[in-house]
Amino acid sequence: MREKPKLETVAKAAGVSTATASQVMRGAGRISDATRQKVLAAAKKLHYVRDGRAAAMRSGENREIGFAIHKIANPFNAEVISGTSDLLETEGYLLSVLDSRDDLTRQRRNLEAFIQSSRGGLLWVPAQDTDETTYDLLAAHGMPTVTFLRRSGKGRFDHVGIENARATAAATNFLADLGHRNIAYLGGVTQFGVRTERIEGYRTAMAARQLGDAIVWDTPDDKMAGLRAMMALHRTHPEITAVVCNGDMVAIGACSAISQLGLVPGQDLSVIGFDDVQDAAIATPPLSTMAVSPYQLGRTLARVALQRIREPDRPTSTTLVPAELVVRGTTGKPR
Amino acid sequence: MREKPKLETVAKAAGVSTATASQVMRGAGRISDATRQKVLAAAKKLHYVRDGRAAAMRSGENREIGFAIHKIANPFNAEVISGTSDLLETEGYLLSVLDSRDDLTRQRRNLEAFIQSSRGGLLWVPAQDTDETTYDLLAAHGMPTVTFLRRSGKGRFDHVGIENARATAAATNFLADLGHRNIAYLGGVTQFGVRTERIEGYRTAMAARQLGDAIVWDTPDDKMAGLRAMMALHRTHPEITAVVCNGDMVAIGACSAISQLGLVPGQDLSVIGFDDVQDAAIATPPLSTMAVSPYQLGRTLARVALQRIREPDRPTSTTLVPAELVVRGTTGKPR
DNA sequence: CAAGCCTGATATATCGTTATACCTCCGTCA
DNA sequence: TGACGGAGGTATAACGATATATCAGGCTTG
Repeated sequence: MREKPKLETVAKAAGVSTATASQVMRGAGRISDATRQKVLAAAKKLHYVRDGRAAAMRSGENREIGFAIHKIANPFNAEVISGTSDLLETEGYLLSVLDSRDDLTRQRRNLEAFIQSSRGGLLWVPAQDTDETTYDLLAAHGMPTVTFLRRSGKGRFDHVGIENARATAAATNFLADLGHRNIAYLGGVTQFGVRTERIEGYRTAMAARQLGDAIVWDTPDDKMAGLRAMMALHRTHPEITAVVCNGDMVAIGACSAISQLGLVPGQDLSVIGFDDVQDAAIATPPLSTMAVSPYQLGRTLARVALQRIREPDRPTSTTLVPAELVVRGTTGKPR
Repeated sequence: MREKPKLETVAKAAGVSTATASQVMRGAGRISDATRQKVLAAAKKLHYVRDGRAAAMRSGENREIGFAIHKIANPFNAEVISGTSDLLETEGYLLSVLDSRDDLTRQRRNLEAFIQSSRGGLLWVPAQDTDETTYDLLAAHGMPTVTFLRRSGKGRFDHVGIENARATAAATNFLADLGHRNIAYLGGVTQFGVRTERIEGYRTAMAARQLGDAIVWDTPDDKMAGLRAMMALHRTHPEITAVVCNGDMVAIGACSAISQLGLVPGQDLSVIGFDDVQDAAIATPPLSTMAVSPYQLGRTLARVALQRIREPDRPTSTTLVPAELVVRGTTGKPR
């Protein structure tokens, strides 16, 4: 197999200069139709593809965008990624995903490699306990960055997130309206605004309605953890009749726990999730939840990123998307 | 904010040539300790990071590897990605994921951009109905490529997959040993070896044991589809007492259907999944399944890719990983 | 008919590194 | 003492594309 053809090869074959060939390849400049055809034909025959790296290096353009996320495996995240890449693709960008799995070492390595490769922009859900120096790193290199869901970095970056407090307040009020008084909050991890804001909404509602004591129970965001947490919560606080969860995975896990305890979700214990992942509607019983459209969220994220890339000097923005109560089978009047 | 420092800036600050600075930065060549320290100090003070693109362009090295996959959202895939990136990271590579969502246009776009960016290697689960020209594209550019799960490309690429036929045969035999005679096969999409091989194992076992007719029912690989398919299957073939599924997602969906029909999975209808995703153990009832360790599979994939990158001329290899029966709550004797 | 002006194409420098060859000391050894 | 060799550094040409300035002609235009 012969060597990879370069622009020079193509130019020679077409009998023109590399400058001309270059212009033809990217459809720029003033080139006659005849020459254009010649070059294109030669390129096709030689199976030429331009070296994006070299091009990007010279022109400074870069149409690759990275999405550094804390957990690819989370279905909500996967949906977001779909939305983001759909929009970016129509604008001619390529999205590649880096998974940190909430591990700081891994995140650091990913981001450093990312900066070295001089990509066009970064969408970023910071890992838990991300150090301020990591934010500095990105800021220092002028990387167009949008943080997502988890907010930090002293307002140096654009941010896209969810109206968390309002949503959990709505969820809590809904349960209160059904007659529940002992409502707990289940799930979430420390440090980030997501949990803080959601708990704040919950507490505010609990206080405003003069319900029982606010009870917050931490747990990571997956089904297994949710299951265990619900078990423990029920054991220590048997008076609780309803639970607002930090995410659908936790909520579904909690429902499994309730079933395993011989109780019925929605009758003996009400559960509200957050996100409305695809599984939520299919779960047995189907999960009541605060729905945000991850796909739309992903598109919003992409839109913000494009703005930043196109106008690097615009002031940083914050976009918060509302969540909406979807009532399914896991909520009901208390016994 | 001043311009991004380049090697030249660092070299000047340290009072050496760029050649020397370059050698220091990548720890190569013969440099005295004194000079080394000077350069490192200068680099640190200026917050220098080397431009990976330029370096890769000159040296030809490339430590970025892509994983083009048909569906990020599938938890099995997410686990595989974890395994792959863990191993690659320890070898100093960076893994970025491209999601084609089984869409040919999207896949083509991804792969073309990928080739342009001259990455170091590609791990690839081809999208459904992938055209032979797409395989040609990769082969023509000499991109080190390993296909995963779905096999094709006329043996031009290394391949890592699963011992599908043997596994489904084992599953079918297990159900037969329990006393089932009317066993159906549920799920899978056309074209690829995965489904063909699995069905072959099922058919072989059915024939060998002289059981009822082999019944194969197609459906995409997600819970919702599995639910609907099981509903339809039960309506048209009420005699069936056990189902071998093409994947855990389908199996879990099928169990939901069984529950919704007022029946009990494992008692009225037995179900065996494939993959053993994390959800399988948590599902209610917990799912019996053919377990492959996606994490280990991911590591194997990484290992094969590294071999290919290091010895580009070695003959192509095929690695098949066995699956193992895990009995949980969704299988039992027929009524 | 000279001056000006498009149109189509080209020569050349440049992006930020690294590979290669070469150079200068200085010590060693016959 | 002169040849040799290794250690430490440097000059320079790549890598493969694009930006920029420039050029050769043909066509207007006063």
